[in-house]
Amino acid sequence: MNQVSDITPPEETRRGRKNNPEKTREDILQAAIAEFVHHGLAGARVDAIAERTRTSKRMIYYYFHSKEQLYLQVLEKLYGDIRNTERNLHLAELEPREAIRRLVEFSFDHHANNQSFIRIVSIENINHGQFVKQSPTIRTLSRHIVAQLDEVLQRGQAAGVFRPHLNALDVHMLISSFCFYRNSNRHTFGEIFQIDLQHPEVAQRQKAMLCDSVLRYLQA
Amino acid sequence: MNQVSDITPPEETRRGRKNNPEKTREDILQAAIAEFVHHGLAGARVDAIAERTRTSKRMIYYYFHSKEQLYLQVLEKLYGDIRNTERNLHLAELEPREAIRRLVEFSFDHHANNQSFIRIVSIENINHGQFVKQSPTIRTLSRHIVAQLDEVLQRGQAAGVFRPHLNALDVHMLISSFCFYRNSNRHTFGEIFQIDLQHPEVAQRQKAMLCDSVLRYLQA
DNA sequence: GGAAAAATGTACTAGACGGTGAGTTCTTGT
DNA sequence: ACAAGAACTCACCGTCTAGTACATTTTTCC
Repeated sequence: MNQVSDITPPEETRRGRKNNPEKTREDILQAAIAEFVHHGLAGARVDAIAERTRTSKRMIYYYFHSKEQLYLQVLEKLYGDIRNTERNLHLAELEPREAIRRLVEFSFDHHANNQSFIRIVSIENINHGQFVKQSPTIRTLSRHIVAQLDEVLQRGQAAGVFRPHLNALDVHMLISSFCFYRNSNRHTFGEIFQIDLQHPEVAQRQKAMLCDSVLRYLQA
Repeated sequence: MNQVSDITPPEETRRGRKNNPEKTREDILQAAIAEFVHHGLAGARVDAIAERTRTSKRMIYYYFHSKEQLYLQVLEKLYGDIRNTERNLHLAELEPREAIRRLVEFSFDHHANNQSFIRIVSIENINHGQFVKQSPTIRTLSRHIVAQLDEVLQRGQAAGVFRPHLNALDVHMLISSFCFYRNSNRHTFGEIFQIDLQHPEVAQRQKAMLCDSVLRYLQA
């Protein structure tokens, strides 16, 4: 008998069409992430997204209806991915100062490892945040980490190691802003000051600085 | 006699054409700033820029040759404006800690008051900084403030009020990142955490926090 | 096995958009 | 006064781009 017709290769090289809605949808979404993250909303081209997929432009509209709705899905996906990994921090188990150190280092690395997230958030702000405003999902997703921080701050205050009158959201911003900016603005900053912010030595030095700066600020 | 024909309004309603190259060029540049800052490079429309001017699209190409070259002029203009106002800080005249406080507060307000600059820099980073790389002007313009900061840090170290081994560029980033982020990301941050970062009370509180955080970090 | 529905392919379109050709009016220098 | 060049107007073009009409194939469900 003919081996070839018996042992057909997984799926792809099979003759004729094979419907696979979930995979097609996911394929499009991943292609869209790449395109939007690289070019922004206005700069992204639906045709270019189509070329990044196994399927056609027609399918993009079949599943996502419009360029803008596709963008919204990309936004929600990237926000969701980021916020979910933030759940495994377990700050409550650590001594307050140790918890802060952990949070700062995590934030620093997390931002560095998620450039797509950084870029989509920048893009969204260029867009005046009009799409985050449309997404109730994103809003609820993001509160978690500030709640965790707040718990640590209160614990530290109760233990007398942190100063009173701290605002968790402000401290969150103090940490996030640095972690975000290093990545979001690395092209202009890097070019102007001729420095490679991705270089491990620079990153290590700046991470330590941020830790220090935050801990000293919180110090009673 | 007819009043209308005697007292002709300044220039605009005068009959016939009136050449005014500098004004036309400046008019276009201002319109371009508004459009690019609002919509980004890819999102900006040359026709929309033309509509914002007294003149026509043809004149945009007459003076600026292409959309991208116009964008580059906008970028250089906004960078130039910002960097020039940074020259009047006179940090060298102040006691080190006072100089830092002055620098932080200035940076904070300066960013808040120059949203166009914030946005064009964000846009440029979305663009992978490809236009800053083309502009030697911008590079040289931006070094000044870090040099000033460096002088203050050295003075503080010599006086024993600041800790050793400080990196001026890192400290500059610590300050700038917060000042920048509060504005660049205010749409997403504001929406997600339901806070108005422009509110004077919030701004005042965060400005004080940043001062404190930086000064405590520098403290010997 | 066959009808209905879901998924996909092909080819196309209307309008937007960056850019220009060619001619006219104004200004400057002599 | 007039030539030459700068500044400006008007109408236009080719291409790109989001989105779609319509036909076809695959899957589901009875």
